[in-house]
Amino acid sequence: MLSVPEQLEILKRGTVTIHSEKELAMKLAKGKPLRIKLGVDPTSPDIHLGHAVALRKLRQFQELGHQIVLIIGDFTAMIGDPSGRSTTRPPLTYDEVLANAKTYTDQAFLVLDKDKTEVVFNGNWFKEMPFMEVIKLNARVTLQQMLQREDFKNRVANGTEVRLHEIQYPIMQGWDSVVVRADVEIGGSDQLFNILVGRDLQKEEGMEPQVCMTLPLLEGLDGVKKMSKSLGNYVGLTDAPKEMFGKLMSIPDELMAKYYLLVLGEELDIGMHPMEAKKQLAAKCVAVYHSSSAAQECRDDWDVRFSKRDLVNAELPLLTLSDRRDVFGVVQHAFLSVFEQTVSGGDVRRLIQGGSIQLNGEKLTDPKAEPTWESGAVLKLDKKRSVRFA
RNA sequence: GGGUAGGUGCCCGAGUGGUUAAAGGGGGUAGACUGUAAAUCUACUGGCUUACGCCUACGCUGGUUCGAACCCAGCCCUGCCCA
Repeated sequence: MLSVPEQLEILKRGTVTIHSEKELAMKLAKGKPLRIKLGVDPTSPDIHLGHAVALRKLRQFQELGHQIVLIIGDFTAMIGDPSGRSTTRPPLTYDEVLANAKTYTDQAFLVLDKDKTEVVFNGNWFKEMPFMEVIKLNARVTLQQMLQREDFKNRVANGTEVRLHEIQYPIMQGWDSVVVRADVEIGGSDQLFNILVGRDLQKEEGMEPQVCMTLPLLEGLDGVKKMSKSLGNYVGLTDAPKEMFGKLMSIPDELMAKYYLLVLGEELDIGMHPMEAKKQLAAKCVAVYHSSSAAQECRDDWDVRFSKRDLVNAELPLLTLSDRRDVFGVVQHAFLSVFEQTVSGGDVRRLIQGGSIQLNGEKLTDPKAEPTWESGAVLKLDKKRSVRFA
């Protein structure tokens, strides 16, 4: 095991707050593996790069010999974490939650070492909790404390509803810490309040309070909002290599340094041309979650397809014609058969009239036209998708 | 429980009997430009096999009317004030 200062040096990297560093040092100084908690609510089936920020931090703890406790919030997921939200989360059914939990843990192990991770479901202790216990827990937190939270405060100010079940969430998350006897809890910076509640509850149970460690939130592809599935601005850990690469190429330049730091744990070389830096970012990320050969393939494909705009030599999905020979019909069929996407007639017409649909680089603007669709010809559908005729 | 203001398209928000598929903004998509970045300009943005046509839509259900997002009744929901 590394010395305390050495461990601290690694663990502090990229954090927003540690409350407190002194406590962390003291815990590390005991020389025993610490229990590091991360709670995740399986509200969607996929983990994205935003989640991976915390997972990477856990991985560091793991490599330093500490014990990871991954709490699957099967119970809390049904309440919905109100952190940072301006509206109540839509509820999930228990079956959805369980299905998500499965894919969630599978994906988490792309980053974490499975053998050194303890996975627990918080439904284990919440499902059967007597109401009296619930009340006792509630008695430990005041309304005023809850209302000091930015998200609740904003909602109250805006006249948006805050439902009572939402204010139970921090208490539940805090109780998780008591149950698993966490020494450290990790979370995004929006988790600060929740994690601190855990400290309070632990103290009242006569335990040494957990250290609160928060990490920056990763903005999504739009560059503004927190990466999230529901906003559709995420890069999934299991996204296909080319999709992952493409998504990363679309992030705003301003975000690159942050992505380098949080996704790769590296410093961005500010002397590098932004586009080259972004290609490297995308390639490295693909290499981490897929393979370096896949990364190289993505890069080559990218250069052919977008940098040289050479769709003819690019590797494209093949399209087999249906009965329809007119532009409208072929395009709609292409979306459906190749990308499994149903596009409305209005959308198709808009793409055609907007000049997005191109055959070998020639815009096809008449939906009724019936050009000759030669084998090998390239049909561009939208900015990102093209097909080749079989 | 009482009073009061509201519930409009993905979101915000105008509209208070016909010219309303519903102003404006945001967001989104596409084109020009380009680095699938940013900025800028332009177009589109409910659905229908492509439609001066039809269907669906302004919390829900009924009603008045030639005609309703808009008027009436009942119901549901939310904010605020009072209890």
